[in-house]
Amino acid sequence: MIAQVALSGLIYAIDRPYAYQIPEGMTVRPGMRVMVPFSRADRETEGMVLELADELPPGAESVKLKPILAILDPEPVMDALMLRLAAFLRERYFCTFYDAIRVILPAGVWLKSKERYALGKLPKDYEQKLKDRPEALRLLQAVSDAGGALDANSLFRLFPERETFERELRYLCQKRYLKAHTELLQKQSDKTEPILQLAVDPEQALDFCQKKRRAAPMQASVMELLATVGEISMKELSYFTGAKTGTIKALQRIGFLTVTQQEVLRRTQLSPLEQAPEFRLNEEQDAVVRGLKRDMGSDTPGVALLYGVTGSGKTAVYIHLIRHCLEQGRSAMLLVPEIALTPQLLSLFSACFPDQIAVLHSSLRVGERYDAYKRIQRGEARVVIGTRSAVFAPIVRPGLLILDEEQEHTYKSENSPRYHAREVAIYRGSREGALVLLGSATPSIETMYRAKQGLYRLYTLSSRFNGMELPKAALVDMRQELQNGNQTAVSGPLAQAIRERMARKEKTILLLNRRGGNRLVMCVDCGSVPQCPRCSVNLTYHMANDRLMCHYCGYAQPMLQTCPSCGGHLKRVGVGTQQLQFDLEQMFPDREILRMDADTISATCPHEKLLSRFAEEDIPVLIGTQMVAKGLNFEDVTLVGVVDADASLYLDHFRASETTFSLITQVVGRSGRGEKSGQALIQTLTPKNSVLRLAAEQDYNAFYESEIHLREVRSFPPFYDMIQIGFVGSPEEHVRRCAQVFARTLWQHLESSGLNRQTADLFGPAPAPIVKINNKYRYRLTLLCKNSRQLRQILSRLLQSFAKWKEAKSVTAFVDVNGYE
DNA sequence: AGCACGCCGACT
DNA sequence: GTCGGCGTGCTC
Repeated sequence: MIAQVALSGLIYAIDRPYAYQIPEGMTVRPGMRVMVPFSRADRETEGMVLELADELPPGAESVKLKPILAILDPEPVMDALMLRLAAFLRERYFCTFYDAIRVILPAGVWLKSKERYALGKLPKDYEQKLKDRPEALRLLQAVSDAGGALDANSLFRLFPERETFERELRYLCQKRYLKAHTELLQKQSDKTEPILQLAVDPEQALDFCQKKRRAAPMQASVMELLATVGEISMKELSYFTGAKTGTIKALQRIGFLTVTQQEVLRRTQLSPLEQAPEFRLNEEQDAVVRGLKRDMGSDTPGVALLYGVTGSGKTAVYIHLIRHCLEQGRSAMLLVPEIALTPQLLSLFSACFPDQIAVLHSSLRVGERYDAYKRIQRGEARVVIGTRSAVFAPIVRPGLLILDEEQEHTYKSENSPRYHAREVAIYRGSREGALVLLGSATPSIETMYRAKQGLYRLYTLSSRFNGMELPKAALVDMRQELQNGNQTAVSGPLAQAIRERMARKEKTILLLNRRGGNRLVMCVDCGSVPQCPRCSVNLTYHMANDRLMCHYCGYAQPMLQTCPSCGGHLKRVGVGTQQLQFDLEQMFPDREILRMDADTISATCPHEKLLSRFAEEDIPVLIGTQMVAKGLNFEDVTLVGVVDADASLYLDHFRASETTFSLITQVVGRSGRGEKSGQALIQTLTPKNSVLRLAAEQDYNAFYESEIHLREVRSFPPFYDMIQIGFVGSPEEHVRRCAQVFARTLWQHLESSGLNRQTADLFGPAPAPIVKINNKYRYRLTLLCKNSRQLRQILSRLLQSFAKWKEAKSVTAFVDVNGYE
């Protein structure tokens, strides 16, 4: 018998099934992982059995098959459907089998490999032979001291100069003085975070600061911070002070602080509502539910779009459909863009479907995730709620796959495999006979187009469930404000409206689609902006720690006092959430202004804490990044402000309008969810812009009509697919050259397969929006063309041969279809 | 001769 | 991606 095996650790160019002989007496089934010898040195490699065959595959008749060495799973970890899904991902997103398998299986099933070194044949005179290699001798000594075998981690703990000893280790293995062996262990699942605690009195700590201010300034500033806060996570500490582990170790050694490992907080403790609310459907909702139930009953249920204005009760429809699905003995899946933003939804669902819910998202601990996975696989949890990767959950007999807010970018993966959860859901739906339901108040242009074409069935909810009117939204002209001499980020009308809410004890949400404080630092004399030394981006000023930081690679340096190129004065420009908070605090000195963005959220202060403070305490204003736009329901919020609507509108991407329209619509919908009606103010420098006007009027249909027209004129999706081929590497000239040659070769292939400039358009090579990240340069080609099987074949072959080009040695290529970057 | 280093190419 | 093979060129 022969097994076709997908191997781990392969590059795309040589990724294909490899045939192995199954030794006598070994029982292997597809979906099991195995160890096999691979390549000239027969190194032990992990693989997944894809299928079994009696005969050698064509083309492999002449080779002598190597045997499978060992079986890693007593039972298959993937069934036939999952293996087929992996093949789909590979074909569709240009990744390797193992990349696909890794995204399908939960982290808990992976095995951790541990390299062990055992003494081999040592000749009598080995000490003489190694007399010029003292490090090698020390390594051998260490291994024999440990009883003849030692694992790599322990070795490197003994010899911290990693590079030297790695080389010596290689040398010893080559000489057969040592034998390397990989050991497989079940992956550990505890995820903890180091927390630093003050181990002395605060006075003692401050005293230490005084004395060491000169000699050890970093230690002093760490102690100063700890003296005030008592304990802090390592992550936060290094953010505020820039301290490295060396400093911490030193302080730990002299007994001034202790480090403990604390478990990272569970993000998704389900706290069900006391009582499951009974959703009585209105006439419109009832008609939609009846239609969708009929669709679910079909053998080929296909895809449906539920287009429902904000507050029209899409959730009620979901709940009725999921209940129906369970009654039919099938399971259901609900995907959401971001789990942290849906605590209310989770409480609701866990009350409606007690003990049936499994939650899957990326910040679950490995063990938790694995447990949820098992509950789903065994059919114990029949309602799965999760983010993007939950689309791979092993649900039993799925009847309904829902993507809520289907237009959200978070459904698209930006790493290989660069899949879109919507596409995967549609694939699974058609294979497993489940209805795919896409829900949104502002559907993506592609989805609405397909619905209008009849490819998806379209269901509409046009009235707000509680009969409330949509909030009134108005644009505020910020040019006028500038002329009036207003330098702050808050316009007169917005300030006035906030003041009115404060007087009425109502609340305000402000959206600012940016992070950080005063964003840029610019020299007033020469106009230059300090840049990251590793990436081609401007450094961002962070007010909280007074440092300049790079958002791409994490580089940080203390704030500069003078311009590095001319010695001139540096000035901070642009507005971020921190600056906005500052401005508002100046404006309303006696009131608290709450800020929610990536910087104020941490393990010790999660989303939920901030949100419940805003809901329960007397805090009149919440400001935040796009997080505040989505899914929050606070009854007494009657005003929403979009501080800088232009920030996302003029991005260099064909989806900029769609994204901005959707964001504004969502945040406007946060206003007036309770008894009182809401208002929204949208600040912009371009009040004539039609996207903003239509967003203010909440007129999706008009926006769709104008946008679909533009898409058609420009051959953008949904009319053509936008396929980007990215090249990353260095030196820059190499990368550009690779892209050029690739483009030329691609055109030849396109033309010889009958595609011409009418049906395919190729642009570039162009530098990516950020040319340099971490000292690697990025160029890309953009192909506008139908994403057909034939096209994918051409691209796949070209990518495989590309890896063999000489000039491509230091360059890697990847393909992204209809991406968001 | 002995070996470090870099490039090539194969991988069932 | 990884490793062995093989050439080059340097040192004892």
